[in-house]
Amino acid sequence: MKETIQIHFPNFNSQLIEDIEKNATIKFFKAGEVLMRSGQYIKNTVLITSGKVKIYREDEEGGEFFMYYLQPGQACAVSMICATKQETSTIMAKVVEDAELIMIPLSLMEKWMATNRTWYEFVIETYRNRFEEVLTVIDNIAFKAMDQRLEFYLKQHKEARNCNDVKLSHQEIASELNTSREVISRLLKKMEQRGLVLLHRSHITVLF
Amino acid sequence: MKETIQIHFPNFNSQLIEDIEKNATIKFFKAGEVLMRSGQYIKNTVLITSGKVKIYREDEEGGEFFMYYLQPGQACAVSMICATKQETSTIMAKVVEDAELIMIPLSLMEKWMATNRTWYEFVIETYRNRFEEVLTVIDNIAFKAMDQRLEFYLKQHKEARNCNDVKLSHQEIASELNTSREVISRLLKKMEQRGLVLLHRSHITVLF
DNA sequence: TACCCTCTGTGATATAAGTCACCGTAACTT
DNA sequence: AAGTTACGGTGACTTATATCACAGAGGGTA
Repeated sequence: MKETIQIHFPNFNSQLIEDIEKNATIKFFKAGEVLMRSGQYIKNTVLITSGKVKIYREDEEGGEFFMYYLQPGQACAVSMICATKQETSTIMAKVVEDAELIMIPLSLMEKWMATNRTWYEFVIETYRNRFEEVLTVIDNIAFKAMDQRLEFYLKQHKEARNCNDVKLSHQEIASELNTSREVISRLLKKMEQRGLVLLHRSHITVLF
Repeated sequence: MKETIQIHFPNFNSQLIEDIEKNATIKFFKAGEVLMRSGQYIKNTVLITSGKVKIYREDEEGGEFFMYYLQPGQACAVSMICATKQETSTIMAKVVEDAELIMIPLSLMEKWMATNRTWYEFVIETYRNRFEEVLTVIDNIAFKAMDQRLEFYLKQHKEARNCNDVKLSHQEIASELNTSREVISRLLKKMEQRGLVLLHRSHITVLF
């Protein structure tokens, strides 16, 4: 476990790694599992050591709006934020690639903020990055039309998975952008005509 | 100055208040002045002791999308976030009611995080609240149509100014929601017919 | 092979929102 | 009082997006 943490969180000092080993628990999730739901109480701060997690905002009618990916070496900012106040989650986190997660009880997360500099810096850095990320999300939905949002979405997925083949159906993409399948199908068709993508069944090759 | 700080930031301990008095500078801004632009370097963390500040996200074509208000007793989260990394601002802050601001050099802001518990808690709390706030913004633009967004917008303004009379022209509202004046005029007309508002020139009475 | 289910394509139509043109009026200026 | 400007109202039109209906193709399974 020590090596895994060192590799993904190289800035953690040895004291912190020791504390994590002693107190945190490891959990494994399969692709497709939901890690956290809106409205659930949060009992742990989550660090990711392998796999991929997608973070969504949900609405009352069950819409699932995609915001960003979490990668190995990162942490769920919302789990830190809510932890501080024993509050319920306002987001939904779904594992999309088998994942190994380190679960840190919130009392310790709080304690380490005061006692361990490397943890403190990691938490602050996490806040910063996620704040910037959600501001980028706002830019996209506030200022851009669906065709540009779709391009951005495909780029995000290509980069997060490190692979030009985005394995998603039009329906899935539509849900994550909160629009309808037909709209996505038509926009993708246009992108194909412009030479930006190749369309296959449940699978898009990104050429940009 | 000591009293002003105590009133608006009751959780700051005396050591912190003393440090602020010694090291921070006070600045006054008139309504309409821009406090911070996208792309500008941030040299201070900003605390508000009087007046109102509005925070916007800007796009390349000069669009100004309204996100939230800052009130006395609050701080600009983005100024804290950027401060940490000597980065440029990604938001625009406009004073809309004559304001008194405490400017804290970023080196001190950083130092106090480690040395003063009451400051640390205030900063974390600020991150938390603003993060929640931008997530609410995302909900609105991702899931709601313009009529609901307009209602929410009017409610925000009513509450922030503590006054049922929102003194804004249709054009100003349209810009802040990134739409056009005609759309706002028509939606407001419908709201008036439903008895939700009274329309005057450059001024709307909110009845809900 | 026959069947089934999911995925995709597409036409027709509906609705929300954006754009253009123009006008009347309130408020301000001098 | 006359001129000027910002503000708001509205009709006509365009465009983007949403919805409905249906058909054909791909891939799995009995």
